[in-house]
Amino acid sequence: MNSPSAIKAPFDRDRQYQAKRRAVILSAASAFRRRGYHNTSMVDIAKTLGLTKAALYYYVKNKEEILFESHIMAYDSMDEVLKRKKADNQSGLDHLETVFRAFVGLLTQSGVSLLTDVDSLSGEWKADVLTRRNKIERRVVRIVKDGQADGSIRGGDARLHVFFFMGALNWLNAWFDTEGRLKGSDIADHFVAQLRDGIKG
Amino acid sequence: MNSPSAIKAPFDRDRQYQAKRRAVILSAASAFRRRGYHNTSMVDIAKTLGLTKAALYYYVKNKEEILFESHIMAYDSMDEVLKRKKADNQSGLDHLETVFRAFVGLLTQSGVSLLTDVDSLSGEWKADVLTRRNKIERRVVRIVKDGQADGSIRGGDARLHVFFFMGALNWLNAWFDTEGRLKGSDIADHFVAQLRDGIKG
DNA sequence: ATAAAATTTGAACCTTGAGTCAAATTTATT
DNA sequence: AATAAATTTGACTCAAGGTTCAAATTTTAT
Repeated sequence: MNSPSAIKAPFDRDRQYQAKRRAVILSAASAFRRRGYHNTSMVDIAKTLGLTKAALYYYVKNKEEILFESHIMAYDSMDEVLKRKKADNQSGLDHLETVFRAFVGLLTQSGVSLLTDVDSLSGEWKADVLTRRNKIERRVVRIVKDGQADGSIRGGDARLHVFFFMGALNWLNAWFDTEGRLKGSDIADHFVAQLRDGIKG
Repeated sequence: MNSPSAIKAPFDRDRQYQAKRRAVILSAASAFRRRGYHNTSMVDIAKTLGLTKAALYYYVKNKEEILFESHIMAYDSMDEVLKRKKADNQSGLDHLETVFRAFVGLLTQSGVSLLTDVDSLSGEWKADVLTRRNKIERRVVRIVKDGQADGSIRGGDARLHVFFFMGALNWLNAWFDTEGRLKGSDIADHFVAQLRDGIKG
């Protein structure tokens, strides 16, 4: 082989490795969401990937790291949504609708799992995850406050507004996919309507 | 001692036993809610009651039974709320407000814990808990449908309406008590307003 | 004060599941 | 084809925590 592929080869190998590592985490995250972290063993995770338990340790340090990365992946997706710049003409309420719809889409269509078992993480890891979560929460609260400032969202404690519909989101994460007959987009439409009417100015 | 207290004595003793058993479950439920079922050991539960691990087994068969009873207690409280008969003049929306406010009260003032870790229960127990939960959900859906029939609640999939605000309730259960500065009654007012506006006809 | 019943304990046992590691296997390179 | 590197495995260790139980302690009844 000549230079190009010789150079590409190690790069590809690393890509393979990262892709597999990602698959491990995504698969595990899905299991964690459905059955819970402690009800999912390393053997379970390995088996669904056609591997053996020991092989997992080639990709991750330990089980806790899988849980940590699961959280981080979800928050990365949400950050992705949040950093899209809103159109100047968009009201706070409209902006919030856009964001919330995207969040619902992540959970119902993109296979993102919002995990709750943050207490199974220790020290550093737990702190990191909570920091990420708080950052996201604060950004959403900011959107609500902007909406209150421009009159599109009614007054009151912005954090309580947020807690209310973020609760709906977390709960959706828990029951969705058990409900085969509900399409993700229908849920999004419904939830967005309920969100808007619940807080509009 | 004469007859009355001689007769009462064993009754009282049984009451003591039941009271202690209840304390075990309530205390454990609170810990489960905050830290999670698997992050709470029998030693933890015992210690907060000033007992030793082994003593717990005088009151419960095993740890799983504690989790089961925790669930049941919460659902009993909710059933209690649901079986209060609504005034004839009350619209479906008003009835729903009453029920939802009471639910919020249970979580914020009555120490009731809504647990999510149903997958840690096995077979029979798991089935029972899911049945109870479904029954409650169906009753709430019924209230919403009544509200849709009398025009106080707008149309659309009643179950989605319910999932939305029940999500808020479950989430509230997760973060409340971490927020010392928010009073339960304030939260109830806020949530009720957001609930009403989100679905009113 | 004594006996019986109720309650609690210390010290084990036992199961589950996470993590390790040297060896085997597969894949890539020359 | 031979070698090296990457990947996977089987068999093992180990700790955590749930459970058991005979004995100790406390409470109640006579």
